Amino acid sequence: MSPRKLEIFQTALSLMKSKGYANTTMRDIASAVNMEAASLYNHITSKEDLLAITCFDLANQFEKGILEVNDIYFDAKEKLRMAIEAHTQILTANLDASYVFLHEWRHLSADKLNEFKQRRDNYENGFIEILKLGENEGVFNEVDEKFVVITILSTLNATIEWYKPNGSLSPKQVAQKLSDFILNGLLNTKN
Amino acid sequence: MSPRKLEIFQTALSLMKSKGYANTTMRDIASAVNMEAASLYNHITSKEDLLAITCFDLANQFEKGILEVNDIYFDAKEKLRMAIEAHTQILTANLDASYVFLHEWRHLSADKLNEFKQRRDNYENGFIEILKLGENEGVFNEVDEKFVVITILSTLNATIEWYKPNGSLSPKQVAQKLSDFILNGLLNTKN
DNA sequence: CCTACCGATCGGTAGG
DNA sequence: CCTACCGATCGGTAGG
Repeated sequence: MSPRKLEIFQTALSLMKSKGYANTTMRDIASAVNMEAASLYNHITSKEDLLAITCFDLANQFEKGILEVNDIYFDAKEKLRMAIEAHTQILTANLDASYVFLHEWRHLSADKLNEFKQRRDNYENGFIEILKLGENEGVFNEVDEKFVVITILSTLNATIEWYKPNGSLSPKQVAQKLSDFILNGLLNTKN
Repeated sequence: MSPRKLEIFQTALSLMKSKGYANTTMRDIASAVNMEAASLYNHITSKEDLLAITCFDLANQFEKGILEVNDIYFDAKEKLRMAIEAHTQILTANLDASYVFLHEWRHLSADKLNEFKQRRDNYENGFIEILKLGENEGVFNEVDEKFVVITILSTLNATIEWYKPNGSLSPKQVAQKLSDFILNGLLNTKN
């Protein structure tokens, strides 16, 4: 991707994060990178492409993450911690893109929307495997896995609402906090 | 609100849930209620009004809930459980409206957007009070309250992604599951 | 990378 | 509640 194309993507994602996909016009993006709207089409093929490339690039990263985790680790608790860490690393390294990915995917055209939903389901199934393994090991509570996986992912994804890349917490530390909360809950068990 | 106006609101919210606010046109709404777009304006004043009324009606309900809970209960753990239950009751009783409230509030005009954000912050502060009380009592872990309140609310709000109003779980049972998960986490502590 | 422009569609109004 | 319509704006193309 050329520097100019990268600039267009980053600018577009930043605008879409604050105004939404539908309210971000090609003219908005163009003026933010100091060109005319028509000129954008020398770098990208359509507005939807900005969204689709962003969504599927992140989907690739998330899928790669869960596959590696399920390959490398064997213990359910460790698997879950590492899956949470992989997810958190991707989110925090791509804050604007993640925001668009999580909030604007509905604007994909029908074909791409179907593919997107299917790949999201696959990703959730990767977590469900870990939960089932942990239940079999007696390490996790018996739960409705679908409920818990949505709960866990919602918790992880909320990171983009409060995470400051220049703050005091590294992505790894964020992942640690998230894992601790998900595994142990809010109650103080030392009393 | 007249029956016809109610029908327009419910239809509009259902459309906005599946297509988003920006992609739902007045013509879409009109044809779904078998009238012309121009006729809608005999019942509502603008498209944004549909959004604004929905958002602020729910905001009122949420605020009323947390105020009552903080009034009636004294024990932090019970307060948290009851705040979770109030939140869950409102979500499950207004699934389409909640979806629009949670995903489309960004499309409010500047003035209303500011008011909305401020009231959301107030609501979060209601939960933060409970968390601080619980920490002082030694019942809750010492946490970063801002992190935890966003995590908790994300967990609660995810309910609208999987809850089926005609399924086997009552809103109260859902609230129980959510509270258990948030308080105790995923780990099986009986082993 | 720009000028010039198009067809489509939008939220909303006038007038009945 | 409808017909008729408007001004604005949109994503995108032609041609250079």
